[in-house]
Amino acid sequence: MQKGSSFGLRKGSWTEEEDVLLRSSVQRYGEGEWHRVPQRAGLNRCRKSCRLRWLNYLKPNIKRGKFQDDEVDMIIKLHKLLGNRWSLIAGRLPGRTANDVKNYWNTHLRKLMTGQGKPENEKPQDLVKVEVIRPRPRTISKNFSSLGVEVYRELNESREPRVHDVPPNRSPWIDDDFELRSETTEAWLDCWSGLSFDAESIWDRPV
DNA sequence: AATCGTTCCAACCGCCGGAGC
DNA sequence: AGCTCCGGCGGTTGGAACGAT
Repeated sequence: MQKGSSFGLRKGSWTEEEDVLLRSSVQRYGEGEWHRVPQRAGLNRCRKSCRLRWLNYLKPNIKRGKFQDDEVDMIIKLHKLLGNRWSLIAGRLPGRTANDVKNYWNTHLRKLMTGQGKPENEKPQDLVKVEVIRPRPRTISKNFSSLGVEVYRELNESREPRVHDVPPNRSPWIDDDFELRSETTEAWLDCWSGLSFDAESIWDRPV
């Protein structure tokens, strides 16, 4: 997928040589400071391109190849719950990237789940209507820990639990980023009860 | 073997929120 | 308050690979 370059920066497919340079740079300096990476690595690429290449392809432990049945099941269930929050879904699939999940959904599951090509009476009826609130924080705020407890306390004092109810002392990821509301509590509970993994374990995502 | 249509997926793009000034 | 920079996200693109005819 070779494309032209703008302002002298290379675009398109990465070469093996570029991969080696990027990998060694990240191994030496660590992840982050992506604006410095092109210079450090001696790459004629923009910071975004470097970051994407690392996260989607070069990062260790990335799982490649066909999605297993349990992974597909997880994607379907989590998509039902989260919508197109690919990074969150990928966070529950070890070794899979958000790009992988998104691509898999778009090529394999979207038509399936939206019932395209099926008779009306065979279209899925059990999709939970989820309101995904945007925008959402992507970094953890400094005063997060107290905020999370406050939110939890507030929610527990209300009569109607919401999807983003959060137990205290859970990970910032779920506290800060899990901004969803389902139509009803029942829909939310149905969603979790249908999952094939221990729903409680989702709170233990490493930060 | 050649052509055409479809699928796959790596990479780009535009946008957003947070942080710092 | 407003601006800029940065990291990060989801949507989209388009070339490669594959299958059907």
